[in-house]
Amino acid sequence: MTEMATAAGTSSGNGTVGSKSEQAYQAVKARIVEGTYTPGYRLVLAKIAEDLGVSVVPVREAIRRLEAEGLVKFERNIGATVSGIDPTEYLYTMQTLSIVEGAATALSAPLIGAADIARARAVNEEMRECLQHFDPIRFTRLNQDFHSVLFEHCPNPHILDLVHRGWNRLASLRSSVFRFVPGRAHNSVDEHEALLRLIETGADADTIEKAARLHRSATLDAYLAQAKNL
Amino acid sequence: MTEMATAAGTSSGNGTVGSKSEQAYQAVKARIVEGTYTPGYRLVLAKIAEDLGVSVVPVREAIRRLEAEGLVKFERNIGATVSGIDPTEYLYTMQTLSIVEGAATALSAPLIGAADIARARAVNEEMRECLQHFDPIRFTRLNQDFHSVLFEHCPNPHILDLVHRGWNRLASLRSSVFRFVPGRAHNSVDEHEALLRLIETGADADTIEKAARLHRSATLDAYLAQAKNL
DNA sequence: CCATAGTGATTCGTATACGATTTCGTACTC
DNA sequence: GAGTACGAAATCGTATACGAATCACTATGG
Repeated sequence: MTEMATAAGTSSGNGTVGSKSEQAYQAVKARIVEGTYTPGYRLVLAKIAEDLGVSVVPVREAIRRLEAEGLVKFERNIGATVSGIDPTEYLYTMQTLSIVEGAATALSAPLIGAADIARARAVNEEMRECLQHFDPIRFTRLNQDFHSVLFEHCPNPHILDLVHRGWNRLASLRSSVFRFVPGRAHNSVDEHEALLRLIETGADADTIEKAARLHRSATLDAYLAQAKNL
Repeated sequence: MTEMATAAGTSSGNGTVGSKSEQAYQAVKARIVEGTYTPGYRLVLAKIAEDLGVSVVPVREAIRRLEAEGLVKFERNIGATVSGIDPTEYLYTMQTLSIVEGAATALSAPLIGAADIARARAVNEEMRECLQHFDPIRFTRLNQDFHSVLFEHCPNPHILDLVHRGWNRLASLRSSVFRFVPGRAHNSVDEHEALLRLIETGADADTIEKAARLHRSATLDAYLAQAKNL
């Protein structure tokens, strides 16, 4: 369950490795999301090509795709870098995600069964325990698992894809906000439970959407309040 | 004003033509949006390369970017085609756009000045006149102009980019729904005026967002109702 | 001592070339 | 006559090669 379906809309999801271009895409994307390539990292085409045992052409294509997804910044005759998240970018990404994820969750809600709720609740309990000997990385990962359960049923693949992209952007800063705003984690767990209750009781879509959106906005606000004091 | 800033996030907006890859991207995208390449059209790399006087490598990159934007479908060893809009895709795209555009409009609203309102209202009046000797293409274009005024001030570039992408997808079917659901056009104009009133009077963000979203959903619903009778 | 021009190294951008895969037509067999 | 196997043409996928742009460093002149 930890693995989030990477289902990036266009990628060939089948078992075969696929073209070199596809391999390069997956490989570089993985390294970015998992944190091997940190924000600002200079992506030298020739080097990546060598590492993967391919030529530069497929790598260029892969980079272009990642660029279109916003994971990479590509400047003419300069090169590609992992698009870092300066605070402004973080704000934009979180705001966008709040909207898109809110919608996805609301659309998903009617399709969420009792089993899903149970899974989500279990994850949330793990998070609650995790609050003691606080481990931001683990907490962030659980957080993603939790929300995945809520929005993965979204019947609109476009919206789902946007949500995934948002999470991917955020994945760059592994331990996320929770490292910086520990107080937020506690509220977060409570809001999760409230969200589950809403879904369980079949609250109307608008209510759920607002709750989901606010949940994320609150995280953003907490970050901003914290950032102000630096 | 007819020209919508194509500002596709990553494209180099400067005056210079840019790299061949960029040229190819712009050229193919333009042909798709303007309707030269209709949905389902087979994009043969070699042919496009020849047309543009470049080799296939830059064209491949361009196609890859368009793929990530959803304008093109690219299958391994098969080739690229302009991603048509089967009714399901249309539904997904419209739903996504309703959410994203609603948010963009709401975020934009506080930044919309009297001059903008006046411009939008003028466009809407043109649309109203256009209702007599109905010209779907012209109407659709005006419709885009109108909404552009409303959401272009959106301070979050990510959301704005998503809105642009949505409109681009839709642009494939030039004359849009209005050709199929003529009755809808009339309501649309009225809703536009209502939307302007809300913005003028400084209605709260939530109200504006809902109105904008509903305005689009209504168009979608009209289409669906119509489609059922075929 | 600072500013600037020159030079070399690095890396990107694109063309060309060739192997791999799919598609479609044709002929052959049952 | 229908179905299948074979082969040619079209198209994609990737490697290699070379020209072009950028950057860092040094040397020279003020």
